[in-house]
Amino acid sequence: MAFDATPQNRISNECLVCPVNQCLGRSGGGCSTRTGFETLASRRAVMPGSGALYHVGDSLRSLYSVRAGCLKAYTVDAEGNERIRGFYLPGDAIGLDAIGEGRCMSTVVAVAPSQVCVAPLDELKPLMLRQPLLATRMIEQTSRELALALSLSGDFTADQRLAAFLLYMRQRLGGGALRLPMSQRDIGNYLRLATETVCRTLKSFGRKNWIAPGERLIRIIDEYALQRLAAPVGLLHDHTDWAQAA
Amino acid sequence: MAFDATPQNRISNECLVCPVNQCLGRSGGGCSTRTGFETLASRRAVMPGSGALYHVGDSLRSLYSVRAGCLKAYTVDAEGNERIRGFYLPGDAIGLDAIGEGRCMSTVVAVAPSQVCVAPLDELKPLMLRQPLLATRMIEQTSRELALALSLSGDFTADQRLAAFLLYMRQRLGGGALRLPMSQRDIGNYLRLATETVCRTLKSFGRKNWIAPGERLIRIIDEYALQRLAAPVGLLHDHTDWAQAA
DNA sequence: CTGCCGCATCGACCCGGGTCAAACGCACGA
DNA sequence: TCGTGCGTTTGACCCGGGTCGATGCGGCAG
Repeated sequence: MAFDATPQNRISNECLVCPVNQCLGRSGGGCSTRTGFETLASRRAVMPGSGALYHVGDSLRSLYSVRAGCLKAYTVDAEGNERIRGFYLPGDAIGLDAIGEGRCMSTVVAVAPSQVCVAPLDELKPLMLRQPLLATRMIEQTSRELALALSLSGDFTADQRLAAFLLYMRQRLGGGALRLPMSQRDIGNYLRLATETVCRTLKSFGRKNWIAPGERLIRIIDEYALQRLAAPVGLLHDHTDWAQAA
Repeated sequence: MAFDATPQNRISNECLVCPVNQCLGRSGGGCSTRTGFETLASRRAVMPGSGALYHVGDSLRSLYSVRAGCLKAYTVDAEGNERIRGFYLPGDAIGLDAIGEGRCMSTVVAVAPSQVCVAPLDELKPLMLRQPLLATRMIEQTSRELALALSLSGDFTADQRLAAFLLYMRQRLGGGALRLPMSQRDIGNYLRLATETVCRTLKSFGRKNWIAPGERLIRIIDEYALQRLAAPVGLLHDHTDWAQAA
């Protein structure tokens, strides 16, 4: 189970729970490199089909940081329907939305072979008190996640949602061709579209020559057309670093 | 411009930027009571129709905490359509979703006569470094806002959305009869429903004898029916305090 | 009082996208 | 090699709720 560093399955150099590592730049060696965080963050592999990182309703024990792969957070309503609340990509922190309530708001499983760093709250909390930078980064992450959720919560057409999603994934995953880690079913569930609609819309994009679709491997041809369509969603912005501005 | 402390227009005892005040319990006197925060948080009145607290795209200068009234955050798309991203009620912090980007993600105006505390970032940031509790509370607030946005981002029917909204507003505003601070137009915009649909649905609730609707003054009769309807949205949870669990 | 304006209300119509059913393609294990 | 199963694709149908237009209803200024 080795991970190569291709754009489609890269190992993130950014790790919320390894802020020192982050600040020092890419050491490449992982979380525990003479920073004093050795006991804090341990590595863990998560596979699709194997168990969940945590379940909805669990009391929050740890925060996680994605280093490779892709995970999804979902809830199950009374009728048994799954509802995907978000995807986590390399660099994302997992569990932030649980901090307000103290309980996990969703179940998190991998949709692709993934690696995460685990930061037990028992150790994270006292560390936060000594390391204000960590707290700042956590607020930033939560804030970004909030902005993302707010953007996608609008009532946009299937076209707009999907265009915004493709551009977002491309920005996050980088590289030329876009290999989506999750199924169209999951995409539709996340974007509140039927699987059929996702499929039809992708086909329609292809017919307009905006993308060249394989099933999960998508090459974006006319990025500008997608951007024009997705503009109302307002998902993409430049990154500024709040902590460094301080 | 005096504020009475009725449930419909109460002054919140909780203030994000006055954490010491919050921890000591209700001192009632406002933000600046011998806590060392006198210079940090100043009070400010905001009225509907008068200017905005901040505009979308502004660089973030201050965080705000609502003490009374109601404000809304909105963006305007290319076609000039307003899109309400959230309401802020007493106890809420304003500006958290801007921290990730460093720029305001929305324009914020009052929809009812309101009072806010203003916490300039210049003073808030260094304070965060000395006051870890403040950082923790900010994460909690952001996290709660995130959970709210995620809950409402599902694809629910008009019935479900409105029921969840009524119950949420009632929980937040407290008291017996519910006086909604915002117009039905704003509610519809926020919930992604046409104004007509909001109106029709409220009427339908009234016909089923679940609520007794005046235009903005609503008495909830059959709370259980609403809860049953709104259950899938999963908006209401008990509050646990992450900081105190540490 | 009267006109105006913004909000709420009501009815008629229509469309985007959900639902259902069926077929297809591919990966994987026996 | 053949199933078996999951994900994708396609077509036909339908409905919740958006849209449009008109009317009602205070609140406020002149």
